[in-house]
Amino acid sequence: MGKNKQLTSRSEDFSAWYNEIIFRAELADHSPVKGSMVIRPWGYAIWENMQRALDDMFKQTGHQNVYLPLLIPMSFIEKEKEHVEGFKPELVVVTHAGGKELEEALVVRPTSETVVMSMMGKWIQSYRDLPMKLNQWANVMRWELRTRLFLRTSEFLWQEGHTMHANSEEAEEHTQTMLGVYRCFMEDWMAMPPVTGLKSESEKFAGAIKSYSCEAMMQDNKALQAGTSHFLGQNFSRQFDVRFQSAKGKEEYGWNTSWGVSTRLIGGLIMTHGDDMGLILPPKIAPIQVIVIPVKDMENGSVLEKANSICSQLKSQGIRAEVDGRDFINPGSKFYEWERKGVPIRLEIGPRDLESGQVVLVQRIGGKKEIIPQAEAVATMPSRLEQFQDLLLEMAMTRRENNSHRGVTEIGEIKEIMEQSGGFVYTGWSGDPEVEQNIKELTGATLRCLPSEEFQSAKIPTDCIGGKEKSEMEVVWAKAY
RNA sequence: CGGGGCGUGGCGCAGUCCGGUAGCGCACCUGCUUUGGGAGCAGGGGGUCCCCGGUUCGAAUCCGGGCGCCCCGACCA
Repeated sequence: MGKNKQLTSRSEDFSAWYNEIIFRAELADHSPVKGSMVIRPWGYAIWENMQRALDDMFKQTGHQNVYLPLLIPMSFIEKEKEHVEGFKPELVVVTHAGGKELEEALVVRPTSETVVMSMMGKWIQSYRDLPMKLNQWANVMRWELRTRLFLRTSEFLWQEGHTMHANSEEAEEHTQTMLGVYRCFMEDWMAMPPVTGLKSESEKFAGAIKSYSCEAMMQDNKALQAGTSHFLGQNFSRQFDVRFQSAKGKEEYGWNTSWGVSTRLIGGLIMTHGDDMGLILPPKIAPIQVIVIPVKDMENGSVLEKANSICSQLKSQGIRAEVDGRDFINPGSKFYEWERKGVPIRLEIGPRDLESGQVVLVQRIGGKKEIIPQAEAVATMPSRLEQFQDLLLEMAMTRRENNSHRGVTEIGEIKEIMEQSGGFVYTGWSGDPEVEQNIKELTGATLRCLPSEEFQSAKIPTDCIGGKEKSEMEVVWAKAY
């Protein structure tokens, strides 16, 4: 039991713990190019499960997938004024190709609003073509000075949805719908319950009228912006001339939305559920839900045979189960390895169990060994996985609420909370950006969002946290990733 | 981009002050014994000591220059 085999604990150094988990659970690795990452099979399998669930949800809400190109003419990015200003510092620009300097520089997409708009302009003529609801799964690139695996890399994977609507109300409503989709996905699949809400002017997407976000609380009580949904109004359609003829025969500009979640969610997953042993995966997105480990399979292979048979019974119930039949490492090593990788449930089967028809079942949370009949283990597995999923959500929800401070009225109190435990602080706000800036400087916390109705406090302070004006709305403050 | 630290087998490090044939732990390979919480023994493979130049009989070590990475701050999903 060498000390070097253990992870740094979360309490000792949360950020070292995070980095180690990524390497030790074989989620990702650094690439030769600074700031980009290689996602390894275990990490990518998690992403694929997330993609599948999200993609289904997008299809159910009427979207179709497309693929837009990696390279965008510089002039496109420059068309929308705020959009350029927001993205300019992070652009990677291609100036040469085929051994020659290009006449017009190309930008490696930081996001695809501009291209999709230029295409929609071609495809849309009448209100009958609307709404047009597209999505793409792609990589994007935003040059970052300071990077962290999954949380902030120069290149990352995401999905970006782009929709065009015939009127403002419908587009706004769709922005909210997709925010809701994200929230459901995070709660139901990732067991990572966010607080949703509207972004302040200073925090919104470059080029948006309104941005909404999902803010999840990590175990160090910092906020992770885990998904965003934007109402873009007619900003882009005016610049890219996306017009349609209305039912009344009038020519109008379209109203559009965009929304995205990225591989950053995997970082969120780690920091939401991981413990000092390693990753803990919600069953719904775990690449392997049940790992079956044969123990003391020395003589005739009968233990392995039984393990395989139990595994295939689990599989026939739709459970993602695997047998770890490697004969060159000890069972103990396997236990640690699969725990590190976050597999929810482990079954151990040895000669004793062969005799008795039983099996040892261990859950990733709690870790207590249960000895139960094999048939029971198989039969109860689906409900055990469901319970595991529910437990994770409940734990995350409880943690979020326990570290939310409502009704705070003094900046000093925010500062104190940030210096000690951290967490989400709810206060009143007049809407004055100076107060926002001031609090950021004094406390290190940023304005995460104006919480959606159901996250709002029963009693909202009547005065702005800045102390001078009346409060116009409730806002959430937190240190953020 | 500002402040700090570090570059030595795959990974983590010692060696650098005080120059003398490159070492440890983990990992890896072979064999035997093991296997219900990170196995033991025996044998074995693997290093342009970040790069370039200089000093020296001799440089991982000293000097000069360059490059890269990490951490902390300002900007960001």
